[in-house]
Amino acid sequence: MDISEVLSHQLRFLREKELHEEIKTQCQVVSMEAGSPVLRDGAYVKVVPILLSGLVKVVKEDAGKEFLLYYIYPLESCIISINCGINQLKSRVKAVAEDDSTAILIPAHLVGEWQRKYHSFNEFILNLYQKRFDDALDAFNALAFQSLDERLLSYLRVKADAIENKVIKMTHQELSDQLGTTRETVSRMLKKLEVEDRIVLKRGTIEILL
Amino acid sequence: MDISEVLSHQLRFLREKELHEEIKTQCQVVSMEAGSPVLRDGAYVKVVPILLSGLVKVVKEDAGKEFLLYYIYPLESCIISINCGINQLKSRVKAVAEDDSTAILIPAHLVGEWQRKYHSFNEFILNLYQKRFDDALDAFNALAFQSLDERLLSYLRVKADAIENKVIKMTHQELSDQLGTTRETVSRMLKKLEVEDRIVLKRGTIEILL
DNA sequence: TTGCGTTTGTGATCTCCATCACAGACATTG
DNA sequence: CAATGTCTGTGATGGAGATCACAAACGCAA
Repeated sequence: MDISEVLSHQLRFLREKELHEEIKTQCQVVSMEAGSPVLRDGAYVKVVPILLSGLVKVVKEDAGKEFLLYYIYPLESCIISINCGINQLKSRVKAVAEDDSTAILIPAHLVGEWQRKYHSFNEFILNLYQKRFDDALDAFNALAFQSLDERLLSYLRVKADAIENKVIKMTHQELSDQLGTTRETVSRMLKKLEVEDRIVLKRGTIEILL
Repeated sequence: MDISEVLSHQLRFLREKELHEEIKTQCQVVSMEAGSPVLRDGAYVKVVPILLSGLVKVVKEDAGKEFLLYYIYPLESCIISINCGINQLKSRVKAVAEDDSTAILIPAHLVGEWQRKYHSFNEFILNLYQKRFDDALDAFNALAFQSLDERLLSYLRVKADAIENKVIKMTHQELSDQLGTTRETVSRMLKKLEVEDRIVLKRGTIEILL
């Protein structure tokens, strides 16, 4: 993918010409295969990736269990997973490409500088922090106040949104992993949702009705 | 409390002289009584408070239940609760002064500007975001991976830290509120901790034995 | 000291979900 | 189509906490 292209289309909200120049000389575009970790080497590679295409999920994991925190859509970044990678060993956050994806990598040491120099970039970064924080709080909320069947349903909705398809290709096992629960429980709850005519189950897929 | 004093002591990490001038002319120092909400009128008053003295707790609340997210110590801010107040109605975050506290109020529209103009201010804001995010993730972690008795104990530790006193004056009811659980459960667990010689219980107080 | 409100202790029961243990259903490959 | 591996369905059981229902302990005020 060509950086100039990208700058004049997806990233045109970064308005300053000088910033465009800097990006062209300092950043690179990378592609990631579905399933690969977004930061191959989290703790050491200090870059802030901005997703250009594809889909990345960010999960919290510990003791083998994991919980979906949020999805990163194109033109967003996982600023946060960097903090986490760097600051603390415990309570890690993991970012994984869900589809084949491309991203532009900004060397982390330039972020502060560009924030000072370029208004639009500063806005961008602040918005990201806000958005990510909001998402994380929503995830917290779900855990704190929702029952598992509510969480399951809203996971399916969010997922369908993310892939823009009402038919979700996932096994019950994969679902339960994302929700930090067990396969049996997911099976039982999906069955219940099917009986209520809210979803249709086939081997390996779940279709959301409505 | 005198702003010049504050600037040359607590806030001396904000290095730029011009910034000091701006702060003196644009910001005000306010005091809050223990128990009062930090943003009296969250959605409308657009200020970023930096805590100068005292202690503020930030909790997530919904359906009557609430969960402690983190404490704000002096020289930190609750940037976040502002987002939340402004952006979304659901999944609200509440900030309440735990002790009598003082804070300096920065008009929100100046934050972006100052970040661009003043290096030290930019760093300050970025650090805050990082720290708050980390704290929120820790809270998520606790909910996701820890059992209630672990959470209870670590709540007591964090609280003792916050008030710098091993003797915590709280009823079981208040404790259960902060943890999003019930009084009876807290009572039972505290009893267990007492039997294990980890705490001493008196009416209205809990003393942590290291 | 008596009385009354607040705080704490504790059993019984209930709900949600995890865990264990299989059995059937489906898909793929030889 | 037979065989094998991967999914899915479902009962039985168990544990963590919530909920209900009191009783006891404490502390203040008259």
